[in-house]
Amino acid sequence: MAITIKDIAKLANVSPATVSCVLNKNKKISDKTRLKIHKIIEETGYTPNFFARGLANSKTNTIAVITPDVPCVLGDRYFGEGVSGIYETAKKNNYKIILEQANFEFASTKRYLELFKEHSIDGMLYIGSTCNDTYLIDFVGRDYPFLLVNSFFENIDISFVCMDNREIGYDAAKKLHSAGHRKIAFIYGSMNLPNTLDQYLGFKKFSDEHDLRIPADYIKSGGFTMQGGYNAAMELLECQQPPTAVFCGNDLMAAGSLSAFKNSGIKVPGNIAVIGCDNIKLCEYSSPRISSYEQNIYEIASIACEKLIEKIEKKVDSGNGSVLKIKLDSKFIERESCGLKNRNNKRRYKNK
Amino acid sequence: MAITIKDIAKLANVSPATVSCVLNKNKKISDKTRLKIHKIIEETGYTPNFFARGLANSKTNTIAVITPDVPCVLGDRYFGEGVSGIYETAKKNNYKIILEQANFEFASTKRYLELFKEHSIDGMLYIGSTCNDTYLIDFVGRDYPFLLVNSFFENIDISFVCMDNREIGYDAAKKLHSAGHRKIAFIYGSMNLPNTLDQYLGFKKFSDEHDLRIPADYIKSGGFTMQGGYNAAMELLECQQPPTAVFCGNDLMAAGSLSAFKNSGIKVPGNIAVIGCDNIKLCEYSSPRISSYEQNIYEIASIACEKLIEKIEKKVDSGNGSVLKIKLDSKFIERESCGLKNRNNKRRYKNK
DNA sequence: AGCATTAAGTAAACCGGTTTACCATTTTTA
DNA sequence: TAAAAATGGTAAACCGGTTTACTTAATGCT
Repeated sequence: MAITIKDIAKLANVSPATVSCVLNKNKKISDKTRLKIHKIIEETGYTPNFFARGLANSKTNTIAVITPDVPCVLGDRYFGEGVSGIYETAKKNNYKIILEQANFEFASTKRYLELFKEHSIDGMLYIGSTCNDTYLIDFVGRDYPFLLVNSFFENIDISFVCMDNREIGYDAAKKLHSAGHRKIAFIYGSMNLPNTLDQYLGFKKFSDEHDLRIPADYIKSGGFTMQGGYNAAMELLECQQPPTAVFCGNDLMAAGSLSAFKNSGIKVPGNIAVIGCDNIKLCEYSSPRISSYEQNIYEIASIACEKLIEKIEKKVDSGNGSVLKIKLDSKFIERESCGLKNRNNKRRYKNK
Repeated sequence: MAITIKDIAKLANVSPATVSCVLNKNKKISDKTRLKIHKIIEETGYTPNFFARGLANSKTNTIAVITPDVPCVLGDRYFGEGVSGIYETAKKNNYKIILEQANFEFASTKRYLELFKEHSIDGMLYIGSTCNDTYLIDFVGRDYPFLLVNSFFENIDISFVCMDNREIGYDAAKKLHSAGHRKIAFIYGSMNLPNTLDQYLGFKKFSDEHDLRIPADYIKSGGFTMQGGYNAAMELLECQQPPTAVFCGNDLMAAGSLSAFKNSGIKVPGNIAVIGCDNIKLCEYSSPRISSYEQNIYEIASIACEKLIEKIEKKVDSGNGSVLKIKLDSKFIERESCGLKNRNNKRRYKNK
């Protein structure tokens, strides 16, 4: 049987209370007794029982990290880096993390609430939520420490830390417009994601403001994959009036469109300008190198984790207005693919 | 205050014991009472306290996953996929996982033992251990369920599930030898890793058996990186008698050596044959495509997790001889880089 | 009918800590 | 020197479940 606090107490000729006080540095215990107890703990290799402690304390120092239910989710760079950002920030602040998949059972049994109710966690972070995950509305009104990582809900009051993708969409259109482009296409990832939707809304806002009248067939789905980007780009080339610029919702699709254009003998940025998003390593290696918006999920996740811990520890006011909505600005990394640098744009106006 | 089992008992006019029996499907409770209790639980949203349960049960259903202490560890494909393999297998078997970094504190405070002693976990998996982590010798003799994932110790009796890298090293040399090569080099990752060492030992075993007399400067360090592979390959070319074939400890180094050879005007596989290891996606995309040995860390980790759970649940005998040493065979994926397919190897014998 | 089972439920001990309220000394203060 | 305060320590309640041994009532068997 494992060794308990009572055993230590007996060996030291003191009460369990005294041992507990020594362990938790709580109270005035004489150096003599303290050292004696420490020595005995050392010798016996005693470690306080995790559950007994948790039961008595009701603080868990544990954060649940919810990930989407896809195979090998951490093998995906995005989630791997995101979870690492949380993991490492949590550790720094003396928190553990446990992982949970947001699978059907998770939603249907309301496991996300149970985890709080059973007191096994102090807080929860959700990375990779989609527009469909409306069951999360259950969190509204309850003041469980909960935060979305790089996602959000438009009409539901749930805290989040997220890149400002509307701004990105707006800025991409603006940059291309100011380079002389008037026919600008958008290859998006998945309208199921609030961030994609946001990119679209920003993109649309700019084009509406400047009366660009983007035709419907300039808006293509690319499914976040290289192949999807390739296909979408091919379709764009078959429009009656092909675009002279395209903004892609992520860099993989941008890379895919690049090969589509290359295969079709179309020069980038000469004939078509391309801007991607995420600023992954590939942007540096591709030819031409891809201009992109930085989205460092590791950092976003770190910030989210910090904010969550602030919430848990009530450093932030936890009144009714404690819903935290943080949108982070992205940085534009300019490279060749968008042709902003050398503006010999005459050719572009040909098919105007 | 949170709602407890006593509240439920009171509301249902039964004892807490009865509620507990219903919850755990333990005993004969009449349908009538059972349904009544279920209804009340439903209405009140009661969830049993995690710590109280843990304290009473002493089963945690939690596995600790230890990762190296490097920044953004899960952003690394290897660890991301590995942890996912564990995570998903654990989930299937109704286990949680918690993450722990193997940092200085972890080793110096013997946290790896504490976690067991404090009963917060049932088992532990360590992914990414190196030859330096000899403190793990503490596990020898204790029968804590502990397993190394794709690593091992040569002289310490610790359970592991690992790719058989000695076999890989041996087989790579053999394949290149049987294609006619006699001057075979080895670019290794890091001799700090048992797997690298194993590759080397296998490689050496074959070359010794066949009296190849590999000179010392055919064995180069590449640090697992593309750049490292590039540099090592460049150095190989400057040997008095450059090799006609090279086995690389991973595919990144193989890719690096490929560019080194291309830049030096040396044809692969025409002038030099190359074999990599890990069979990452890049192997398919590079030119020439890289022959490689499959190392699916997701699967290795899954198997390790299953074995660990068997250990925990004593499905495996846990006598004194319960140390589990599993070496998995790898599959060779043949592509162009090693030139086995078309054996017009005459040129190679020129500088013999 | 009479005895043996079985069914349904419970009291109380237990898991292993933390914490509060209190006691007995010793030291300080006025 | 008496009263007040500080020091060092402890008994016992408590956290919220699970489980064992036991009671009582109902049912089965011959």
